[in-house]
Amino acid sequence: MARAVQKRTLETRARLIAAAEEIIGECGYEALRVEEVVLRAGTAKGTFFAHFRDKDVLMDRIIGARIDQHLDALEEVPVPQTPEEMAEALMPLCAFMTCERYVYDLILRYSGAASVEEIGPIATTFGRMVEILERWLSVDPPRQDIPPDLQAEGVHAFMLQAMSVNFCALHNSTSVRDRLVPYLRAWLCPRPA
Amino acid sequence: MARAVQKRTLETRARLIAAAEEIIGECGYEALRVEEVVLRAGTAKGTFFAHFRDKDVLMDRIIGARIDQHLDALEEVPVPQTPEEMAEALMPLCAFMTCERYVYDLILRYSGAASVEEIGPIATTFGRMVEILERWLSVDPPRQDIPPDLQAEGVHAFMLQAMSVNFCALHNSTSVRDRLVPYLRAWLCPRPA
DNA sequence: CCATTAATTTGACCGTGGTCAATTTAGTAG
DNA sequence: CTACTAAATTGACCACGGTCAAATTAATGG
Repeated sequence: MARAVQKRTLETRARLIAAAEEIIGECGYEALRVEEVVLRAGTAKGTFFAHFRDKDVLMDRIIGARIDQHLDALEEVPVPQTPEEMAEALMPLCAFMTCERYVYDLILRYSGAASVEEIGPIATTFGRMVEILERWLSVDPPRQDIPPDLQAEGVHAFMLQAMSVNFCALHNSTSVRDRLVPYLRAWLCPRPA
Repeated sequence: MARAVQKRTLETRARLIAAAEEIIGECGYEALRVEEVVLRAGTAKGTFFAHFRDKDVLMDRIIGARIDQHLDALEEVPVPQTPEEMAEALMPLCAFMTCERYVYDLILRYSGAASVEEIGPIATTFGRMVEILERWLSVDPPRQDIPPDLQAEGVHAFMLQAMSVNFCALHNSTSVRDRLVPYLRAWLCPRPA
């Protein structure tokens, strides 16, 4: 019969995660080495891969948790009424997501669920983020011609666009906020002839 | 004094690229191994890295060339008049970009210029693509309230959104085209109350 | 308490991208 | 033709993520 999860297992996993967070705090995400994690956690290398399919799965988990904290904060904030306010509210999250090139690339790679059975932490946060946006856009919908969920998906798309351009040396003179606001205005408040 | 580029150099580089294309044709992009490339090209491993800073630079070059071919085709096509026609025209390019998860991730990673001095092939094609979109949208601008270049950037953003979702197991039942059309309609033909 | 079995851990080993000092080859000057 | 120099090539070597058969540890039944 299936045996319960051992306390030892949870302790080992916690030590691995703690070691990883420590390294990230000291040297950043990109610099994290599995060898260094197991060294600090006092385990063998194989143990790491017994707990996490690969290095990226650990990163998915750690980064996903951070994004979730930002989303918790977003749910406390008053519902933004203008594109400017919306961009402003999203800034802390954008700042985290773009804190490192490595982090942003990993987020993009994991933002979609790889398979139905396996929806990772980051993919989950993206679903949650769109839900929050949809809730914002349902209170007093800026556009009547399209449903709030489509409006939310558009905001999502433009957020990514604004962040992506941030890493482009040709266009990184303006901030993410200053690029996002015109997008949101054009998307949420169109004034067609 | 600076000596001219040797013919030998160009031949070696051509052999490396030919070998790479051959492997890609047989096994796909993801399966490409540098060891296999140099084996087929008949050079040492170090030679590969004397010609390309890393494996990704070679991929950037090969994939960038393919994208450019698709853009050449786009310039021959009649200017699309509706979101449906635009989505339709963009489909071959989207299909190539999403032919492999590996390819799409690499494109995203290289779509912005890493530095002003070094604008890679893929980054160049992205600039070119937005130019083409802008030209399309300048002929008979669907929206009068925002400039054609902003309209083009939006199309770009929604293209990426539609392609990204394609890799998400939760939402890949519909085709890229069927996801792109509603985005483009909402972006280019808003009907606010 | 012991035997049995499942879960966990281990570390030697592998695949693959990437480095670099040493060697070979091609061009240049006298 | 020869000596000299810059460019190109080489392959042994390294870094690091990831594998797996064997060993160890913890739970279970008698």
